[in-house]
Amino acid sequence: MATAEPPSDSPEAARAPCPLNAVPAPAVRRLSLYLQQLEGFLKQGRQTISSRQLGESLGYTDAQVRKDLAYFGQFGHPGIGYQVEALIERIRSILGTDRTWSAVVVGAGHLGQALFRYRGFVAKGFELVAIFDTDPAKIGSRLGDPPALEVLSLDRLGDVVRERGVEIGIVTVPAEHAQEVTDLLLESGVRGILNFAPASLVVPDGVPVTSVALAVHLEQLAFRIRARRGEVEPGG
Amino acid sequence: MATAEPPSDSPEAARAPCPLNAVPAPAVRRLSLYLQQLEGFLKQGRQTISSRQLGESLGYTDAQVRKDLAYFGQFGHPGIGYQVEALIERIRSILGTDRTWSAVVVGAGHLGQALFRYRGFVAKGFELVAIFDTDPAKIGSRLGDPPALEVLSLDRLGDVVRERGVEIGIVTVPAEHAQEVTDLLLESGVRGILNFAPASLVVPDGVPVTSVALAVHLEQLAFRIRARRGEVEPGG
DNA sequence: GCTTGTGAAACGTTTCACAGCA
DNA sequence: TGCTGTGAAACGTTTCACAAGC
Repeated sequence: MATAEPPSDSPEAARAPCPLNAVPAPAVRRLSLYLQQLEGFLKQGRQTISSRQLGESLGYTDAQVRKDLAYFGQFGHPGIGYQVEALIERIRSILGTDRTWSAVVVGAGHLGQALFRYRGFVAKGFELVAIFDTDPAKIGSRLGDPPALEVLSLDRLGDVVRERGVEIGIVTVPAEHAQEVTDLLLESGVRGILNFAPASLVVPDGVPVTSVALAVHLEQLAFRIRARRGEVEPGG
Repeated sequence: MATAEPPSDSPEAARAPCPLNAVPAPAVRRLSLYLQQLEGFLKQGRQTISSRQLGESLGYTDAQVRKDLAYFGQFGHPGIGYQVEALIERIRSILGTDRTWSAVVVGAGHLGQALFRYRGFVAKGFELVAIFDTDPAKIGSRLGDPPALEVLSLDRLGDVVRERGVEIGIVTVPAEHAQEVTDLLLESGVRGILNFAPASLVVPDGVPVTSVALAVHLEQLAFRIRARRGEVEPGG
């Protein structure tokens, strides 16, 4: 098992504060949310922002914000706060979205098509370069009014992934096919999986997988609504 | 602020193990995943399952599974494990999805339409009863081939929520309108929000909100792919 | 043999509190 | 005064380890 090890000769950085692997996952998740908020603040014309203001806008403490950012270096100014624009660039560079990532969608059902046609990804650094299906009725049909990209046969997945350097695969097939599609994506050279199927995927050790089970989110809501009302679960 | 308090006269249950509020959020999230796996095991004809087997299928330890379930009572059998069908029913009853919850979708863009037409929610106990938009070009158009439900004007939101007892609102509008739509949903009587807009929502204390920012998930993947490669973040 | 349920230990994350700086 | 960055304390979650039961 090859363990990732950071290069010891960082070219221009004297202070690499800590290896990416040592950063807690919750902190990385919040980093994305900070970025989202900062982009909003920038639109409003804000030039600087304090950890307290940024935290409050998301329901976190100021200390939380500072700790999270400190994992990656120190780019705040005591007495002033953080420069909004510079912090945005720094977070993008930390997340790796200062360049464009290519992704493919497998499964041209309603959800797959909706994701494929969603405009918001490009601004965030993601380009959905192709959508695949196995249904002959869908293959060849064109999606999206101006771009008119064609639904491709799954047979062509490997070619597209290699030719376009695709690193992310988005799975929007029914649960019973999610595993085989995942295997195919990883064989084709994809490095990480975003899974919308209500299924748990088995992947080689260390391969990043994120599952977005929509029903799970609704169940969490239902539970919390009931909990708030004080509805206690009695023994059945 | 009214704090939820459990009724002291649980009708047929002598042992209500612990108030719902005291259960850690991560445990509740896993409960949904256990349910998902158990439904799969049931389809395969499994009658009983051990905490180890259930945990392994999701990448958790056996102790984790037992601890999570123990928050809600004891329904396993030493030496045997858990009865799959009974455990499914128990988890549904804990999550509250042993009955149907009504939800509405606000925002009839690609994502909103895709969610609205997604068949999988009904089996999980959720019925999407209406979809709303403010765009006159969309209002009145019919979605879905057999059911042909109409996109309604947002003006009618309050009526529908009251008439159909809707408890969950799903927000799929652009970020700049997410807050006003949320306010409107809560005024109409909705109890919890599932938010797909890339924005942080402000709601009264205690109102359950779950945000599913798709770009955030992609950013997490990008970070983890880079971290795995050992690409360290140098000082900019 | 196998399994559950659970107190206690280990671990990780968040919050506190304050030195240092503008 | 206001703010950052950070060690230390507080808190919450996960894992361990084992008694009890099938």
